[in-house]
Amino acid sequence: MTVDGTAARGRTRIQQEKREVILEAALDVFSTHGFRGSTIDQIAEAAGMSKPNLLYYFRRKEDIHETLMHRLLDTWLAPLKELDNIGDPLTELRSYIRRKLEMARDYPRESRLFANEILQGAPRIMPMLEGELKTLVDEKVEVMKGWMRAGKIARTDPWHLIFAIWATTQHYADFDVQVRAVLGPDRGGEGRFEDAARFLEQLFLDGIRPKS
Amino acid sequence: MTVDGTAARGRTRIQQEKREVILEAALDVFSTHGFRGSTIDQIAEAAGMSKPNLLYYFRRKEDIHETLMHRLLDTWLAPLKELDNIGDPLTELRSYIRRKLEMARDYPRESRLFANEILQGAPRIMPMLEGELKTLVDEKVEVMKGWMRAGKIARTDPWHLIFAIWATTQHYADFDVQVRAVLGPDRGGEGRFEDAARFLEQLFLDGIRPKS
DNA sequence: CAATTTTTTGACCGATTGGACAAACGTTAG
DNA sequence: CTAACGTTTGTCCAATCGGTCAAAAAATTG
Repeated sequence: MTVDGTAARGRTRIQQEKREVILEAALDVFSTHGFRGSTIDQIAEAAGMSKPNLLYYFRRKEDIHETLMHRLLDTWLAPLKELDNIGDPLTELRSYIRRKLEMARDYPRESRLFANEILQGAPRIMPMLEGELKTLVDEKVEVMKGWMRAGKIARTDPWHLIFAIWATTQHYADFDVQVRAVLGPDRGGEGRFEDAARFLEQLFLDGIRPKS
Repeated sequence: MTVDGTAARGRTRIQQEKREVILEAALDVFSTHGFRGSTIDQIAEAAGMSKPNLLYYFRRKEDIHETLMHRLLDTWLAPLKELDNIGDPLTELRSYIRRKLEMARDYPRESRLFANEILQGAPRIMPMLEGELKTLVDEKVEVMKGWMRAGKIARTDPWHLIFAIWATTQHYADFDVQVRAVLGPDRGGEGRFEDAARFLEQLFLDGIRPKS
């Protein structure tokens, strides 16, 4: 009997753990080589088991990727879901930017896995982009429009504001090697996330026009 | 005799043209599937020739990719090179942002090719990142520091300002499918680049804090 | 202990991969 | 015309790919 990939029903503790080990290894491999560029052998070796053994837990290569993507998307949209109009708008947006930047710092592999998928045309998650994601963004856009009408933030395009937050924060995960190469050994240490946080806060709040 | 891939010396007009067709096809394939995810057969079919015929013009798959990358990098750094302290600083930065956004609109495949390479750890262009690119950025950082000292732009981190410009503009090429999915059919047309240009100008100049 | 079930592995398979090669084809110069 | 050269293709190859399968090994159950 092989381990069914459909539901978590009837799975032993050992099975759960092994599947976890595989997913951890697959995240490493997929995030740096993309789906087609990754091989089952690579993942199996990274997971410390033989290829047939890995295929005992996940019947197909695609099943691993799909499980990984589903998990990723839940945690990925969490920060945006938390954005609501309870607190002060500027504080809310600052918190959102900070949370997204922390995710780029703490979960760079997940960010790159997502970036790989989008770069290749999102063949496996297109329905989710047009469905769940679009719905969520539309909802938050309305929140922002309310803030603009109330004069709490400047009038601008809320869609592109969200894009800009995504782009600037995820850049530190997806283009990490470029960021570190350009900053050099001295400025490219762990402090770069602190610098980025300070800069982004200033950029999004006040831009770079000098105070008159 | 096969066509040597080293120099353009002694190449007939036919050879130049065929190599151009191959590079054009390879740009399509590499930019959407990455290096490992692309096959010579795919490129050959897209170029309208047989695989051995393609290998007559480029001896190895890597040679095509390398040629493509070298060409890309020249045009890619051009906008930043043009940034100098002759004109008004704010105008210069606005122009740079606009040029980068136009490149994302007009050369999305080149942007995705570059993004794919960086995402996978930049195995083939790391020396260039630490050399040519870093040198150029360091130079422009000094220009910006001069602008800050002169009070022409707000004091902030010039490195991360450059990163932010790169991230926000390239986002419209690299994450194009996501942008279009979120904007929907009505807002996702060609006008999205106009909207993005307007938004980015406002963001970088004044941020989103409401005018008091 | 023995019986049963779960886990692991070596061997294998057909398909695809990047690439080699000689033969065939086309073109041009003498 | 023929000889030389540049171009194209069919065929082939070793390596690697995703995946199967039967049997061994280990764990669990009675």
